[in-house]
Amino acid sequence: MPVTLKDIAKRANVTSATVSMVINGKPNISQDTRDKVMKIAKELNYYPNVIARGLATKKSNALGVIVPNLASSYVVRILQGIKSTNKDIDYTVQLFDTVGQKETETQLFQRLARERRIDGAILIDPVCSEKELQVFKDESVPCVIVARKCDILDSVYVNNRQGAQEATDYLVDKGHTRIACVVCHKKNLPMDERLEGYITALNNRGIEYTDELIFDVVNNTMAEGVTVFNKIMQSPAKPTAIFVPAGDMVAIGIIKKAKRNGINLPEDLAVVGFDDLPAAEVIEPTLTTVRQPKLEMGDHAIDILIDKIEGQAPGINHKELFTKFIIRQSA
Amino acid sequence: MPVTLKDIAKRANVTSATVSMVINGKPNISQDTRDKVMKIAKELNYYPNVIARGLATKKSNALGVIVPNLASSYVVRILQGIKSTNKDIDYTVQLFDTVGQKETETQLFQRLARERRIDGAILIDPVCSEKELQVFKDESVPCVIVARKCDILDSVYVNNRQGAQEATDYLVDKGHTRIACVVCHKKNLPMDERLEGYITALNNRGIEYTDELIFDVVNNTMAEGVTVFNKIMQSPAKPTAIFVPAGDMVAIGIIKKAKRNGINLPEDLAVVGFDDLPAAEVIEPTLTTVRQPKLEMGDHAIDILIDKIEGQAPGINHKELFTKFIIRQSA
DNA sequence: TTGTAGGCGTTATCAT
DNA sequence: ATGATAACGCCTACAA
Repeated sequence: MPVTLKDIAKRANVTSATVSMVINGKPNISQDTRDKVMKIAKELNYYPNVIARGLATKKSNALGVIVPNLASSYVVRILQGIKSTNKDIDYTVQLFDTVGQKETETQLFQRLARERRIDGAILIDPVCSEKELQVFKDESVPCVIVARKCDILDSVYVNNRQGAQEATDYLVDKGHTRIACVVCHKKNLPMDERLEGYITALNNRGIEYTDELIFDVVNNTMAEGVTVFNKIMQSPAKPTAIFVPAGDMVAIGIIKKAKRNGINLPEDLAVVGFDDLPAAEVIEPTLTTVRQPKLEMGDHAIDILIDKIEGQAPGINHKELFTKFIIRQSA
Repeated sequence: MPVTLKDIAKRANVTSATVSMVINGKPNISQDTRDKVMKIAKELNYYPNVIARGLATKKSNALGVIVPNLASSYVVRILQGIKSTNKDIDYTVQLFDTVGQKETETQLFQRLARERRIDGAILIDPVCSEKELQVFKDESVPCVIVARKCDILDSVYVNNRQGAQEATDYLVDKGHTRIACVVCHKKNLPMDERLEGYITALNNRGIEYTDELIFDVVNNTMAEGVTVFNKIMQSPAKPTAIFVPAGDMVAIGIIKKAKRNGINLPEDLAVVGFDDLPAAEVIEPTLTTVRQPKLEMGDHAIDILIDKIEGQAPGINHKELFTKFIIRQSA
């Protein structure tokens, strides 16, 4: 049987109310009883029952992190940011994922918003519409959206347009004028913004945009990179550089296939990725890429969330972060 | 204000006890009231308060997963296994990590075992002694250890010896007799078992073991691989193959440095890693390695844990899994 | 400074 | 088949 407040109270000849106040460091308790109670609590190895406490205070001291997919190192990195910043904060992190579950994302949100299991939520890259996020507002469960802009809730996201523009600028600076662009229109990846950044850069430099140089891919995998490489090389526009907003894994697939075809990188072909996954440093030549500030996103998300839970940060907060262009060998 | 049993009870002209029984599908309720209650519950969008339920049932329907480090893709993969198997099961996963926290691992275990926050725990690769794990037994919180054998609690682990032996055998089959071995004696990695497997394989094939061919590394990183490569090449024993129980990242560092030094792989030097991280397929030549069954470990861990929580699986259960030798290009 | 009493939302054991 | 009632362990007025 676990030790309860009552057990301590009995031994200390006080009531459990007093013990509770001591445990929670409330004022107006004599030093004597304070000492006595603490001593007994220690002896008995007392830990408060967090469930009971949660019921009484209407606060679970837990927060939910809902991720689309634990297989994505991008998502895991954000999670890391959340966890490491959370170390100074006393909230338990409950992890939920939305792929391959019996519940849909929407059902999960409904449930989490109403079950009173968590004091707040961080949603990483949710696919649903803003309407389905409304439930968090309705139930006043503080909630921060990560990796996606959101009008009705707090959000943390990166400026994709600028990241893409910077990368394209760099390639133009290197003398490239026929720059292919590989995109991935999956789910709600902010691919349009990246594409716009690419186009803006071309326009600014007086290079004509042609959709002959735009290629599509359905997933961010090496295999897709290999496949799309063939298409790119068959294109009449013969690009000398490839910018891959679709993601690093596609870029790596492209590099692999190019090397197999005897192409010298970056001399004959420059490749720039997007994300800066760990694999970017493994492939040879190492991958020049647009780094997303993943840790920082997690960081900011939890900061905002805690502020919201503790009653600071009124209104809707948005935090825009910026990518960092990482120059390595592939371009 | 969230909807409670009482609200439903009032509208349905029954008591909250009855509503509770309906919600939980208990028998001995007339179909009429059952329908009536369910209808109102749906209308009001009722979700049970899991905290209150937890207090009443003394069950949180949550389990804790304690990981050493979210930065390790090895750990994340086990976590994935846990999550995906858990999808059929109705337990919330609470995530804790032990690096860079203000609490020590031991303190965390104490707390989790006593706070009644979780119904059970999965500990991935804990570093502490068995004595510190005792608290879970004392508090009768079911607990499964992953990636490490444990005498006093359930555990899931792999046979490292056999994996290492198989890898070494393969290299001997390929004609190598001077096979370097790079180990990493960090924390409680089962490095000794791997080393034993290596030695056993050599003995079986009549190859003399020499510690001139054993090299040490302190972390599983590319940088360490680069460093240790230099040491290996300066060794008088001039190995023609390198087996890297220390892990894939070290093996990848070795490959990178070897290529930079103009060595042909696998012709002039064969390299075999350990783990099968995603990066193993990125490096060129792709890395031949000993795959740890990470997903399966997570799988089995949660299966055992749930059985324990639900009262099956008496005694201490152990599950030994086996590595799989993955032949790629580097050997 | 401490005790009393009520409540948090649910479940469970009795009666009826 | 349903209703009272008492837990579950903790917190928090309010009273003393």
